[in-house]
Amino acid sequence: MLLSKLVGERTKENPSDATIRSHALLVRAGFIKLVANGIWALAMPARRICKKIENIIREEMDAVEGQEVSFPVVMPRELWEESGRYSSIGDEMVRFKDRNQKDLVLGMTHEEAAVYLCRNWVSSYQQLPFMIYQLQTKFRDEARSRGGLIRVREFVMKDAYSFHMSQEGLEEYYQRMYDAYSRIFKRIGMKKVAVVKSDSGMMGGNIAHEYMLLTPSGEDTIVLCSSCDYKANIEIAASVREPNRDDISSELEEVFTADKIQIDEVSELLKVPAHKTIKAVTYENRYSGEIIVAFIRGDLEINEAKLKKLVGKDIVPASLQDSQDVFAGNIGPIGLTDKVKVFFDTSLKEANNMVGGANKPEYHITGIDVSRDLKGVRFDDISKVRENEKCPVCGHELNLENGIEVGNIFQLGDKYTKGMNMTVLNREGKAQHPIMGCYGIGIGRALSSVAEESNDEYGLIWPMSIAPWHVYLCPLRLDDPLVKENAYKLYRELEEQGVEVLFDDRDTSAGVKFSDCDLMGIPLRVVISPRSLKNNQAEVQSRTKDFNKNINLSDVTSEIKKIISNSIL
RNA sequence: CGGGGUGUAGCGCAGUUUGGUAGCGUGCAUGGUUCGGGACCAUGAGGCCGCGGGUUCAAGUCCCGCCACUCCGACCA
Repeated sequence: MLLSKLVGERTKENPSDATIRSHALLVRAGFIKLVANGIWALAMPARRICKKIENIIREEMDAVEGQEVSFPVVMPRELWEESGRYSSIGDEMVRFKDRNQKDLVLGMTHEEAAVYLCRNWVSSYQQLPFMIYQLQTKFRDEARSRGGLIRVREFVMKDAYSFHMSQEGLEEYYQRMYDAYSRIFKRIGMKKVAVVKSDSGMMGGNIAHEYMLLTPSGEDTIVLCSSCDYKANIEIAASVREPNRDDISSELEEVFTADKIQIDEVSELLKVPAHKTIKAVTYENRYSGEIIVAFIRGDLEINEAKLKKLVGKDIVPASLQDSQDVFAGNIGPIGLTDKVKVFFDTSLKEANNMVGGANKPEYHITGIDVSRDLKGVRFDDISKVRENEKCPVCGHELNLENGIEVGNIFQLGDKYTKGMNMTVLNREGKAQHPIMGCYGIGIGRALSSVAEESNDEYGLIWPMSIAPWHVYLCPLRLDDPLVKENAYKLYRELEEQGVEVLFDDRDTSAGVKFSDCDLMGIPLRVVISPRSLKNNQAEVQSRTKDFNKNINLSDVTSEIKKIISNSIL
């Protein structure tokens, strides 16, 4: 490729709206361009990177007997009504009508399409297990896209669906996918990837894992043990805490606290530490509107994902202005109306000398002994794990890190095969709903995640395996006939030998060429100049600067081929 | 959906307070001098000042409405 013809503007200045490194650099290098909120166009270099990522994924999917298929982007409403998701999914799914007023949707995931494809063609246990996958565009009308390609509305995803006769069969295959995913991210060149247990969300599955690239700009929080290999998304990470009990329990006492309602206000007024207070957090069931009160130690926070799972329904923070049953700011476990649903966090188990709301305005109760004063209470783990708390497995300290979710794998169960009535006959001739697994990787997110992890002050640094080109061929003084002749000769030779070359055929200064090369992150730079030609050599340098060597012109191509094959696993 | 910010040349921005011929840097084109880490000189092309309405002799600037983008939050199979 001749750089002079490459479409894409490289700029010195950062785009003003970029908040993370990968966003700024991909725009500056002319790889991507915003078309609309959360919708991007990719220029040739970014497209080449995507192709390479896609091919690595294809190889690994094919290696676990995946069958590549293609589902449509546009699907009829009926298909999504079969699974029940036409109504359960909100504004994230784009719906529209065609010229005949028929309802259509844009695919944001393809479980329905996968079941549809298979259900009439697969009828016997002998055809299972199998896995089908595709690389295709998804559209999700995200409430808020951000971070360049990290979180977008339109994106290409590899999504795979496996079908099994038994949970055991699924688990066995799930492990193979688990390993395949680990290989994929390694080959793509991601370094700090952690596989964490995750919340299976509202998809109705059991076990799920997320592949997290650990980076400060990640949107998810991951809990990692400093000693053992316990790793979990904070959404499901279990909390382990010491009992919060003093030797002597005081008596219950109602105290006037006026307009003090926040934990820090009450604890300051009554001179008690925050962990000796009981915080009441209120939610409401998104569908029924039922009020939910969650009690937790005052210094801790509610983990809404855990609570949501417990409630079994979507919950939203409650707006209590109209409620006659509870008094916001003075809600406590003693004397609370039974019109609300109540949950207690395990941090309150056996706690004594606690301060809580009195369930009437301007009063709190002190001296609450949970085991003495509250009978028949069930405790659930609904709190958010904090830094330095104890690992639920080995008891050592936990660390929190941020991560970008670059892939996930999911044991789905029979939700879709049951809902859409897909059956196969088992060995006994009985109809059975197959058990499914699903597995996803976002291509653009993978690209930008690598960019986020791998860059320096000069620009991007692509791993050889997904670099848009292997070599940046950089002649200096193209007006020198000798340079020109040798540069073009080497360019042809490299391309003939299958080396991917970006040839900087522009008549500009060395500085411009070097900085464009660095900005675009091409792994190898080959300089041909009057100086190097004095010894009949070219200068070969890696983007990371850890390789820098003058090589005889006749050996350059073979040396470069060696470097490339050594750096691609 | 709530709160903030911004829309002026391809890109980055000033000009808006106080209405009076559309600016700067960079990039682009042409010519010349340079030439190993973003060179210099000269000349030049490039604008629906986000859109619509209003006030005014006169609007990038003032008023009203809308739209887009963006950041923070809510949301996220």
